[in-house]
Amino acid sequence: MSTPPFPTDNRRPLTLRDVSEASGVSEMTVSRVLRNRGDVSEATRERVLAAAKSLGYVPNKIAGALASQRVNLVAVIVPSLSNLVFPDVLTGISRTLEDTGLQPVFGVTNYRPEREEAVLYEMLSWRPTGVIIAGLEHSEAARAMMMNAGIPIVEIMDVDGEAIDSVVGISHFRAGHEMAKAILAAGYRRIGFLGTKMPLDHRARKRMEGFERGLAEAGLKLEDREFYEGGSALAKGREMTAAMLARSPDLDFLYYSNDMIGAGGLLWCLEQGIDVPGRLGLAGFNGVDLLEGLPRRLATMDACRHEIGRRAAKLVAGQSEAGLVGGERIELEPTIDMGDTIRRP
Amino acid sequence: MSTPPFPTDNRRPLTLRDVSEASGVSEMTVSRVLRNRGDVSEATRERVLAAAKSLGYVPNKIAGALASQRVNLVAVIVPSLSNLVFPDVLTGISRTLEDTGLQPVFGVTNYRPEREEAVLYEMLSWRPTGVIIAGLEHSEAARAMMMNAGIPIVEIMDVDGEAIDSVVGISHFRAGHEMAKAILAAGYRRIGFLGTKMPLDHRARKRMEGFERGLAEAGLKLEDREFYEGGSALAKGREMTAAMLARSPDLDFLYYSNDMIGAGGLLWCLEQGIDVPGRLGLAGFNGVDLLEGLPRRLATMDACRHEIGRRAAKLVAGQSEAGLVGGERIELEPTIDMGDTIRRP
DNA sequence: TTTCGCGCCGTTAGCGTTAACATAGCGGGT
DNA sequence: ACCCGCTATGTTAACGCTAACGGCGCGAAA
Repeated sequence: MSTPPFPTDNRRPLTLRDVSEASGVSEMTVSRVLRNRGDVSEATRERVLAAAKSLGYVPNKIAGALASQRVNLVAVIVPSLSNLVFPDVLTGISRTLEDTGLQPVFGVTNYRPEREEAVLYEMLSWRPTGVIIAGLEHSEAARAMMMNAGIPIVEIMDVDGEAIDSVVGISHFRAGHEMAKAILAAGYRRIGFLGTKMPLDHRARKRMEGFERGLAEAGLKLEDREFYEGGSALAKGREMTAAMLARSPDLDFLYYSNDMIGAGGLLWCLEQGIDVPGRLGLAGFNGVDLLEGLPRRLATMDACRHEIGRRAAKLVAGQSEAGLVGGERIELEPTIDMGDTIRRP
Repeated sequence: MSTPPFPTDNRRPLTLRDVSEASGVSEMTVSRVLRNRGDVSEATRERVLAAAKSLGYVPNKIAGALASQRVNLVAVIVPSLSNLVFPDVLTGISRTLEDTGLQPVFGVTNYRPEREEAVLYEMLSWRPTGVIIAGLEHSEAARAMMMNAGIPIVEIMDVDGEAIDSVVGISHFRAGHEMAKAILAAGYRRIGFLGTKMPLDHRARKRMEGFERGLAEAGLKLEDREFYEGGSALAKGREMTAAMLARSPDLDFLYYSNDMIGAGGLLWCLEQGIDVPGRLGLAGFNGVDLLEGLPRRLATMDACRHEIGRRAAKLVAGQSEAGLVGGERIELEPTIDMGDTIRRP
């Protein structure tokens, strides 16, 4: 018995006609049965379903979508899957869409605008019901495509900027700003920043800007800063922390642009026997629950990842079903979690 | 200026006809230009492109796919995005497909067979070029659908079982088995297992079976075992480790079904001042590089996540382009990493 | 009886694109 | 002048499905 090239016999693909012939009714009736639409008697319904099942018929949505001008896909475009944040958002979207009949389709841009443009073009060419896309910064062409698409567009994660249609997210500027205020309120004064070397990660940039603004309002500025790229975040957090403290030993606080490098820093500090949060305070960003279980809880700020996914999905679903209006702006409030690495009053 | 319901003027969607009228050539010629297919003079090509751009025309792939019977989508179906493993696989797939003209479409099943069936049905109804799906265990209906689809099917992650078409993965049974041998070779004898309470995570189950087989071959069996569900893996690792060692204080090795709970266990042991790996050895599974940077490197086994993604994507791309045969079986060799938590000879 | 309504099902005409074939124009070899 | 062959473009007919409408038969109302 030799293996065939594909796990199929090479008869031509099944169509409605096959099912219709097998069950002795018209194609239209089969179509009605399979979509639960229109009146069909119980008897024929069963006959059709039996025929479809026994043939192994799978409807062709390409033809269906073309004929009905309706597509149940929602394009979801994110910069990365390794960021830890985005899988959570996607999960939220996925779950929420599950019972709406809508189907998310994910695309990844690797933080590259050209790539974003290409992915968007590709996805729009499937005429989705809506678009959920991370960030407010897009190429001119990408913005134009979205404006012209005539479908709900939801930009997520970030609200600092001008939206195309709807937005769901948090203000990263404010997140940084609030964290600065909290840190200053706790009495820290000589502060270092550790982040990623990603000019195109606008949200990280805005957090830092908000943070610096917060310091500036107290007449302070960052004493030191360090950026990394690539590699394991936890390990990089260690290295950068070691390097920075070697260079600027009198810092009393380190603000990390994400929890993973923060956790690396925390582990390193604990090993060095540094008094955290007494002599040195630490804070990260994201509230990744993955990290619950560290020896000490890192101060952080919840980025409302699931909630963002859910709300964005609901917006798209609502607009497509009920014909709601769009142009909505939902700013979520990230809650600060002081953890064990900022000293309490 | 009031906000319109959608970010578009409400003219009807653009078609080839609009571009053809704007540029004064036939729809067919426009189609040729936009697809770079067939001979078109440089002059008209430019004219058409200009018209398309100025109108903001985005081709309708639904119609295109129906007419050409070709779809550039690859369905990718995984059980979860929070598992840490799958985002890596997806990244590998995504990257590899980037320069093939193929586009991955992701679906998530939450480890539920009914859900897998539904997602698969939905995806097949878009007539993708190929399917990449995690695992070898599927419902009868799902198997039947894939057998009948007439397209390359690549089952990934796992090779222990009967494949529908092609497989790319590792033997989780062997992974568990090898780890058992390595542990025994290092002289450990009283061994506990800590895992997840997921009867439907077949790969975790197979690792455990392989592991127990390895012990059995040395006349040993698991002294204790503990399972968890939900919550932060790191925290659960701590809790379970504490509980198990309280219950079975004379264990000399703990095998964790994944690195995250292993890391939690490791942190707990270090805090307790337990001599690792002298008095107690630890090992996990996955080789998540996220965890590089822990105080001590947890022994683990690389699951070849990126490589699996890449190879699977290449298989699909190869079969669709070059008409290769399929039915391929690629078993990758997970490498064991002894880390710092298994004592060396 | 006629008429109307309604449940059930069929017929027709696209949806927007591309495959396949047809055609027009043009230069060159004979 | 003729035909050949090539390039550049147009025409026609699907692709597989669904919207819209039409029609038949039957029971109830007039």
